[in-house]
Amino acid sequence: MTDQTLRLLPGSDLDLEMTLHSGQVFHWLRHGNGFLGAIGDHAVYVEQKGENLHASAEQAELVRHYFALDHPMDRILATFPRDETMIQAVQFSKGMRIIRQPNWECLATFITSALKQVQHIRAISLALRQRFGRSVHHGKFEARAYPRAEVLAGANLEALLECKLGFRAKNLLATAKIIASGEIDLEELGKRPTSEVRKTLCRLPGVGEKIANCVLLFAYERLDAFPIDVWIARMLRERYFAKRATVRLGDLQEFAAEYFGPYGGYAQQYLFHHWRLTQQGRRRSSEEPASWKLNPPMAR
DNA sequence: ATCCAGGATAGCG
DNA sequence: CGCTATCATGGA
Repeated sequence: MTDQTLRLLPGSDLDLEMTLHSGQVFHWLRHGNGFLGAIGDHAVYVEQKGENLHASAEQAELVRHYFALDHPMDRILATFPRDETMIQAVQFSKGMRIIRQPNWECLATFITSALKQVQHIRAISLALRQRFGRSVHHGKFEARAYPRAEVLAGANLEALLECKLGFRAKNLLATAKIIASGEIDLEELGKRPTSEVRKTLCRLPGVGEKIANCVLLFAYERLDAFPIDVWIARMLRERYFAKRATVRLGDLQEFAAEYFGPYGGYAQQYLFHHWRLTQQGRRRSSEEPASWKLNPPMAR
């Protein structure tokens, strides 16, 4: 297996570690100086050295596509509003990209994300992959693919509960059955307009507005989709609705859709990353948030 | 021990 | 429509 250097596009940049730990994907493992994981059914090792991203030669296009190295970051950042909160988030999250995830594993993973901390989502993803996913290889590297819908549809509830899914288990199982049956074709769905995709996704058990928007943003590349989770809601209320006493979720959605522009999803991801790391450190009594930034905690 | 986590949903007025 | 209780699990 040969090692190829992928040069980043001029004027753009990538922070691999930050991107992998920003709450989009939850399965990459530190390996040597890089990361080992699966992109769909491919075992992939990636390593960043300065401006360059290293990956196997025959996986160059796969890696380039997954990490969206073609996204025009300068143009995207130029569309963001110029308020203080946004500027700070962009500075803090410089180099982060919205990854292009496979449909099913994105949908399934975010169903398991409901009311869970990032580390727990990670533990669940790894447990599901270990128990139900097939082993994939590339050269000396081995990884676990995300289990296909057909496999999870055939799993029993108890086995899923052993993977610590809690009340999410029945939702994942029910949705897996619908996808496996072909009643909803995730690939075909991607050709439909955003509002229709969102509406269809929300019909699935365990999928509401927030998770549907995550799938739109992280899998269907609708870069305007703006998921509002507890962190984003808190941030919006504090920074953009400080005067108002009562702010409904609908108010936040309406505001975000027009204020953050055509790449609102990107803005959201930068805001989420910045807010989560800084506020999490602030609420913690003992340790300093600076160490989190350099070495975010990862479940084994 | 108590509270919270990249929520969804049924049940209520 | 808007509000609330509830759903498992683990970490802080």
